[in-house]
Amino acid sequence: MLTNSRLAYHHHDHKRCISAALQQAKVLCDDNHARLTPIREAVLKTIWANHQPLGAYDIVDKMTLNTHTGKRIKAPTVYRAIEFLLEQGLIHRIASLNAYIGCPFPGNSHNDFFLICRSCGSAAECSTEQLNNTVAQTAERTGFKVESQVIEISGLCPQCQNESQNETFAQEQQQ
Amino acid sequence: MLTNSRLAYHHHDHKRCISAALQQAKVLCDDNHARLTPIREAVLKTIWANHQPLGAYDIVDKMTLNTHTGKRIKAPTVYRAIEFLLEQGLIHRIASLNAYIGCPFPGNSHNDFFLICRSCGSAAECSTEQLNNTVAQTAERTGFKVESQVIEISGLCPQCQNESQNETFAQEQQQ
DNA sequence: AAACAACTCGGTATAATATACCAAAATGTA
DNA sequence: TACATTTTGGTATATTATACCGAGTTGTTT
Repeated sequence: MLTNSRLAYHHHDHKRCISAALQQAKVLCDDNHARLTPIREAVLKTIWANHQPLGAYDIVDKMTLNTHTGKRIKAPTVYRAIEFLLEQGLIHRIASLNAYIGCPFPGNSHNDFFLICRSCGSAAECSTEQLNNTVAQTAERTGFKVESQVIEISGLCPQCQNESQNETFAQEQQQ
Repeated sequence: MLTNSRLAYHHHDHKRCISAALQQAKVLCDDNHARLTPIREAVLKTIWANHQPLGAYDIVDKMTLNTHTGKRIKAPTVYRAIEFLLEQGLIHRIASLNAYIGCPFPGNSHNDFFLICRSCGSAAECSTEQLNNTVAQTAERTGFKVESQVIEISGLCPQCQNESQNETFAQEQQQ
């Protein structure tokens, strides 16, 4: 299984995630003769600030703060960058949240799905042959021809399961 | 496999779908001591006008037309009805389309997925143990605890595949 | 280098989807 | 009937996303 779930839900040196993402983005855009302009790179970096899907207007706000000029970056500018990054496969849109998240495996063509923790908000991207095959086979049984898929699973990540168990335990002890 | 794909994509007596949906809704609301008011029923009926997911404001427009009084039904009224119908499991929200579709199997607790045809816009609802198990197992391999899932598959339904093949054939004949 | 085309960006306006809130009406219950 | 709860009508507003235009920038051709 291709996944970044270890990193997504656990404490780690996130600077390395960011620099890896930016490095991959540069290489990939270079290969595609696509221009990773300063704004596009800034949006990508903002999205990669953590492993939680980020709304377009959250990106607007964060980027405005980061300029330190007080100059507001407008929504269309951000949306244009988002569009570019989606086209290049550098980010994904999470439809159930109207939010965007960095792709840890850009370049690899992959049908992916997302495990979104409702507690901490972090999302891991995964891809397995097994799930893709099951989707394809299941659709095929109705004669449907799959072209793209949105699979967004909500629940509790390993970390947050532990925490909620600890809370339950603490509550029981208090009684 | 539990699915309405035969009906969803093929010509059929759709009045029976509508009346069945309304009948089931009445029974289910009665059981739940929930009130299927005229507005809620009208919204449900509007959503069931066909097998294509319908946007909230499309519902507003259609219902306004149906009153024949020219009196505009306001968005909050429709959204309140939608909220109720979602709670009762009578409709589903299609996140990737910001649209709503009638549930053919209300009452059955089921994790479902949707096969949405990009050509005709119709969507079938399906539920299989196999896909649900694969999702659960796959998530479990990362330690993730599944609570809910959004699975929306886009592509071509059997009917539209035939039509596009015919078109291709016709084009080839012309050359 | 100059001319041109293509692409990118800043900015205004607006579309599309969704919710907060309050008061009035309808319904259910004591 | 009196009261509480639920539902609806309506205004306003929040949130997400796009259309459009003109200015600036980059890349390409001459």
